[in-house]
Amino acid sequence: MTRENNSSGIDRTASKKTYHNPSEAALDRIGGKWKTGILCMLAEHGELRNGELLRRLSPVTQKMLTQQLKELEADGLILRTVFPEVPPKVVYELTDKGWSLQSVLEPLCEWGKKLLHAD
Amino acid sequence: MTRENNSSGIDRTASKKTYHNPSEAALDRIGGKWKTGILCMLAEHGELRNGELLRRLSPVTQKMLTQQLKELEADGLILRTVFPEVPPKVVYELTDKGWSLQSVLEPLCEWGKKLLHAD
DNA sequence: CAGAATCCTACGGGATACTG
DNA sequence: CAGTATCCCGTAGGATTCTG
Repeated sequence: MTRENNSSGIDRTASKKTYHNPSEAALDRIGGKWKTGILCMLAEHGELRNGELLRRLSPVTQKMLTQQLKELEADGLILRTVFPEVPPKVVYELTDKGWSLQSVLEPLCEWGKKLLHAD
Repeated sequence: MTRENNSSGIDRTASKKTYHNPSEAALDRIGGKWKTGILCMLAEHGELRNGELLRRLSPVTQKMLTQQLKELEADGLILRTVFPEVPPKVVYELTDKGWSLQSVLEPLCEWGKKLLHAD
């Protein structure tokens, strides 16, 4: 089993974006189309494999899932663990930093529910 | 003075997007590049005019500001009030629905601050 | 003062096929 | 099983100019 700090190949610390508001920086991390879904699933079910996420987040595509997972990993929000087996096995789980996002995701979801309910 | 329910010309209620997560619906409302900034400014200072927002949110352009304001108004988050004077005067302020977003924006900003502080 | 009208481009996101 | 590798497209976002 191999646990790396960052196997995504993306260096988020090097990107020097200029944020005009703290919330922009936050949205930059969770703004991807499937990111909140991924984070919610991992918060709800703990460790999940690629295939499980693929099913639970249907109709997400493999490409998009992989891409969003990489970014979340690069931002230190999730941990990717590879089991050197055949066939391959990879699990994803929230890091402490990822868990700290619950304080943001919960209000966000609650507010979103009201929206969908209002129609 | 003219107060209209929706003078933006955008009908958000007609757009039938399919959200796979409540938070997606929420992000759809506040995800615009300058929206959180606008909402924060209005929450902090109350009524603000176009020019004031333009300055406080610099380097936002007039086009982007207008566009984001229209969408926020179409979503019922802000109220646009026109004073029929010469020269023209327009003020923007939060609606009740807009104020309800504070429960989302606050955690979002707090989390964002930690990010910017961590570097 | 507060915008409307154009034009343009980068990139987020998707469909499809291939691989260790 | 868990991904790459390509190709492709719509649109969010920006620069610039004009208007009541």
